[in-house]
Order: sequence, then structure tokens, then C-alpha cells
Amino acid sequence: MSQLQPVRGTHDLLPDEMRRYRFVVDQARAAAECFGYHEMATPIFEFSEVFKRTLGDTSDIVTKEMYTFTDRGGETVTLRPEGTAGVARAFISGGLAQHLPLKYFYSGPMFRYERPQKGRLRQFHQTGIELLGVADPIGDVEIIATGVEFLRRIGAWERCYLEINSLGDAESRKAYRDVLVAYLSAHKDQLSKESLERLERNPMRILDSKDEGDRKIVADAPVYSDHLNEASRDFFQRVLAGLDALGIAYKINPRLVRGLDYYCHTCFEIISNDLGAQGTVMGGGRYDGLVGIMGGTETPGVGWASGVERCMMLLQQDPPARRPIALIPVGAAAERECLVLADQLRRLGLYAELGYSGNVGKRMKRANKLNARVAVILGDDELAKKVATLRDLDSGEQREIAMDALAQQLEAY
RNA sequence: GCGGGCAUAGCUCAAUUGGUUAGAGCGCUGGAUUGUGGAUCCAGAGGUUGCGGGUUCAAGUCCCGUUGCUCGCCCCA
Repeated sequence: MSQLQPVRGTHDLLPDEMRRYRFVVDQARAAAECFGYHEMATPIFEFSEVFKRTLGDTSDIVTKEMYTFTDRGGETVTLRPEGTAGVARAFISGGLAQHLPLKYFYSGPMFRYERPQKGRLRQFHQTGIELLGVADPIGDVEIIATGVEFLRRIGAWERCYLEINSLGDAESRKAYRDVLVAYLSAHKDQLSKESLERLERNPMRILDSKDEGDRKIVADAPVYSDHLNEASRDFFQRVLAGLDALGIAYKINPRLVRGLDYYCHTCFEIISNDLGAQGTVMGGGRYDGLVGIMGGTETPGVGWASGVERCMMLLQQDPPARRPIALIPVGAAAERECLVLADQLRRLGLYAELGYSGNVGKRMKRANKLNARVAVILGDDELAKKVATLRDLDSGEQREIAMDALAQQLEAY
């Protein structure tokens, strides 16, 4: 083992992995484009305020997971831990409110200082979409449909399930929060240590506790859906009706709560059982309050983010690598000829590999290792006749082709 | 941030109770084959046993520390 190791929780994407990475992101982008989402990118770091303000001072991300540093100008900046805050910031700083509704797709690295484990990295990648300016539940339905379509395309949807819940509007949320805190406070002595902390910071999280004692108390806790106001209840029903219409199966999980403060109404996760403790492949929801919190004019928003590495783990097979045409010269004259031929083929958009050294046998071996589809063998014999020997490496069939017709012939591969 | 497990060749793994020069398969390189790949055969290269310290006549093996990985908690993608 070398002494030179990558920073903890980061890893290299070598070509085999990069192919899988690209496949996932390409499918996400393609699916999103079918729904009218346009790709955009924001910087991978922002003023720390951007994340602090939007994620809430008490969230785990802000309290312990941010990569924050001071730059040479004395500014405090943070490597983005998620994508939505940056998009919202761009929306405000770009004065884009006049172009609503906006539909954005993004993908790129995110950074969280956490203890790495399977499916959890310090630098990981997300791809996501944001729909800004649509207050109607049809927006919630559409983004979920987009996510499902993406997962279908990578063959992962079959092994995932959708959990959904409503966080209600601000009014419902506040009302419920009061009732819940009152109930839990009455059972303070029985709560786990973690949950006692959560009681202060984020009491709704206690509903999702895995501690057995907590679960007993939670079982009898007031149920949120009973405390949703009329408008919130109606909103949720319309989202569910949309999913029904699209034939998207879901499981209502009343304990599903988002850690981030700006979510309201719909929140959902798409989860796989095949990934161990970190099974969430996609998470999202509605964040009507976010743009307002950041100082923009109130603008409704819905979106999701999906972990690229986690999606990669769900791929059943590796996306195929492109197969080259191998050019195999024999002799110095042919060498020159192949160099030119390769250039011609590449201008046609074909993938041509030039063996760099060795005799025919060695070059053939190398061509085979590259999984070449066909080999073009060019020697003095061929040059004299103005032909090339074309060998199909799958069938082993071999024939001579006139040089004039060669490029055209190869385009078929 | 907390708790458990693991670390031997590029990869997957051996190595008896602590005992000689740390082995095998795959992969890699070369050859059989200087105008024909895959299959086969032959040969070769490749190791500070993660790192540092300790115990011992003797450490891959035992002890301590450290780094990394891994599984779980927390939280999430």
C-alpha cells in the first residue's frame, strides 16, 4: 500500500467507475429533459451564510458537517453540502423571478464532513431537479414522476419503494409542533438521550427514532395527519391522487420527516433495501419558504436530490464501453498510412485505436484486450494493391476492402 | 461525534501452537508465434505483511498506538 492516500471519504473515479457514473447522470439528465428541465450549475462553494440561513442553525449539516474555511480575503465560505440552497441563491442573485416557472437540472459534487461508510462519502455526487414558481400539487407530482422515470431508466426503480408524507403548511406545522412537544415533555424521563436533544432542536425527528423506548412513547403520540389544516390535507390528497393517476406506488410514512427546515407539505424518499444502512437513493419535497428566508420574494419550490454513488450501487450491469476499430500496420510505410487513416476515421466520429508498437501478434492481442470490434491490417501487400485487410474480431472473418471504400465500410461498425 | 470487525502481491485469498527463504489462483510482462487476437503450454516480474513502537532467542501471527477500510448508531444522498 502506498503512503499516498486520498483524503478520507473521497475517492477516484477511474474509467470503469466513471462509465457507471456517467451512465447514471446521463440518464437523470435525459429523464429530466423529457419533463422540460434544463441543466444549470452553481459554484461548489458559497458564502457560509447561504447554507446556514437555509439549513437552519440546528441541523446536523450546519452544526457538524460543513466544510467551512476562510479564504485569503477573509470571507467565510463553505463547500456546498447540498444543491438546493445554491440554486435558490442563483435564482435570487440572477433576478430570475420574472421567468417563472423555472425548471432546473443539476449534478455535481457535494461535501459533508461525516464518518464514511457504505454509501456515505465526504465528497459525493448528487443529481437533482428544482421546480420553482409552481404552488400547485401538480408540481409535486411531476417532480416525483421525473425521479421515478430516472430510476426506471437505470433499472433501479424495481428495487426501490417510495415513501411519502406531508409536513403541512407553516400553520399546521406550528400547531402540531406545540401539541407534540407538550406530549413528549410529559414523558421526558423516558426519552433516550438523543431524543432529549431533539426535543429542543427538532422534535418531529423523535417520531423517527430507532430507540425502542422512544418508539413506545411515539406509538401513542398525537398523529400529525390529525393536525393538518384543511388546506394542507387537501394538498396532500391531490398529490396522492396524481401519483395514483400515474400508477406510481407509494407508502405513506407518517414518521417521515425532513431534517431541513425549509420543507413543507410534500416530503418523500425513495429507498432501496439493497444498500445497507444508507438506503435512501433520492430525497426531496416542497420548500415554499426557502426563497423568502434567503431574502427573495416568496416563491414556491419543489425538488429532489439523488445520490449518484448510491444509484451506481444499484446498477445490475456495467454500461458497455465503446468498442474501437484497431488499426494494425505492418512496416514503416503502413505505419504512416495508419496514422492518416486513424485521423480520417476519427473525423467521421469513429473510435480508432492505433497500436503503438510491436509486431502484428502483439498488436492483435492488444486490440483484443481493448475489445475492438474489428481490426484493419495494413502491410506492404495491401499498400501495393490499394486495399486493407479487414478482420471481424467477433466472427474471425477476414476480407480485403479497397482503400477507397474502407472508411465507408467501417462506419457500419 | 460514538461502538464493533478487518488490514498479507494490482485483485481474491493461503501461511499449523509464535519457528527456515511469506505461497496460490486470477491479472500483468515475455516466449512458443517478427503478417493474425481469444484457447493452451512455458518462463518471468511483482512484498518494508498499512504505518510506528513493544514483548520474545524468534512476530504476518501476541500487546499498545496510529492511519485507512468496513458494519452499525446519529443523520442523510
